[in-house]
Amino acid sequence: MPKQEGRLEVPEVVVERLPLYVRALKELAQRQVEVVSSKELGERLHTTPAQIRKDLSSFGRFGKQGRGYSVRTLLTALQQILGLDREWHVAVIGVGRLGRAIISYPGFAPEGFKVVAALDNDPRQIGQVIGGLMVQPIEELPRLVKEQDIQITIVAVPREHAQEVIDLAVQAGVRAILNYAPITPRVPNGVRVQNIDPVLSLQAMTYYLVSGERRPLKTPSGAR
Amino acid sequence: MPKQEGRLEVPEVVVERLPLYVRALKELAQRQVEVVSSKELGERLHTTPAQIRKDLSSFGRFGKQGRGYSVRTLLTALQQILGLDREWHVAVIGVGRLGRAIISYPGFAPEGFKVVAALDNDPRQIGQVIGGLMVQPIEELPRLVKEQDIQITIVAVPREHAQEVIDLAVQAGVRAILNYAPITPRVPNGVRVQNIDPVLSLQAMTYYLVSGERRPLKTPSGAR
DNA sequence: CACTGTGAATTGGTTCACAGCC
DNA sequence: GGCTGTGAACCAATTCACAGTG
Repeated sequence: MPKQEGRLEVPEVVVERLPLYVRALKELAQRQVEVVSSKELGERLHTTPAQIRKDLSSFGRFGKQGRGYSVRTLLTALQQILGLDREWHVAVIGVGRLGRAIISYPGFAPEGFKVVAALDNDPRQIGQVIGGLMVQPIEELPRLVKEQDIQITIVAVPREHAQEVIDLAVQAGVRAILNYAPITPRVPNGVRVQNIDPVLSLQAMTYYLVSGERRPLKTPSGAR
Repeated sequence: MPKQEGRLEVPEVVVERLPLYVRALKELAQRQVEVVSSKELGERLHTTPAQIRKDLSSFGRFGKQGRGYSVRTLLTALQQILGLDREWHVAVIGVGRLGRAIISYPGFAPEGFKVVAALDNDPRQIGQVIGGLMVQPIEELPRLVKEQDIQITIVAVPREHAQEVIDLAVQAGVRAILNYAPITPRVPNGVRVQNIDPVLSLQAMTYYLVSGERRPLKTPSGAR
């Protein structure tokens, strides 16, 4: 049985590593470094040179033999591949402490992620201004998505409301969701979800803490 | 060459899934569900029954043929395996907006993660009380780790300071670090790191958004 | 009879090793 | 000479399929 249709299916693990490369390359660019080898990049990211070369080879031939990769060229290429050469409009749903921290986080804008809307369902929050945005009722989501050209939603509501909020976002046409609520959301095909749950991360580490009590462990750096 | 020493090396991917099972089981337990099959659990978590059975089989035989798994029994077993049957003491370093949101996050305590210390290097922050904790200067970390029996550190400082703060934590004897700063930290063997960087998560999703413009995609739910 | 637990089969991902090139 | 790009070899993870069992 053939794979699904003719396109160069790049494995998801590879796609998830590309942003890491971008981050490292940006740092190098800022330090005026012009060329980097897969070996050097690998050392920075605690991965192997072969892995990096393999990953990149799924998208093209960016390097120069005997020399390495031009930082600028590779960076530009990866940004284009990842769609980072444009601005993305983001809505944040839920303006509790976490939502507020997200809205005010200065790390999004320089990467092209612009928070253009803040929503909540709590009447006491609605109308407040956070990070220059007036908090809107959740019912406004479909309109905002359309008018503000929102492609990404960040969900920072309590667990009980997360699935319904995600359903609404999907309904409104959003196809990428960054979910901070501790659930495994159900979404239709074609919608991407990334979940961030610090409790899960902690719980995976405690496994090694307790088993490390028995014997020492090596140090695989929990991805990313 | 043998693997490293005689123990039942459980792959890291498996360990990272266990907390997901715990989360789902807790929810079932709360709803008074007594028995669950790998099929049902798989549906909740968007994974296959075989995967769940395989994962669990690395740790023991928890199920009953023809019936499934006792929710309570399996939950207890997994909690013990992950070391969740005790209380873990956590220090939060960095009390900016994110650090404050973390300290006040009500999701940690019920899972046995108790934030017992808050630290910062900004003199204006030191002495303030956040979530019942007085903010201490970073220099106090070694003392606090010892006196408060801290095993885990959450790093929520700006990028520029993250590596040094992590070095200090390691120096102080911490062997598990949850890092929110956008860096790939360098840590010695035996120290676990989990990184949380929403920008990386967003960047992985935009890849699919732009490639999806060309043709529709299936929906693998970005892990967890 | 409906499920688990698990070897075997398969699929997927990583690493090796080297030809080719700058 | 030093590095990339890439098939081939290897290793890891997932899925299959079925024997075993409450």
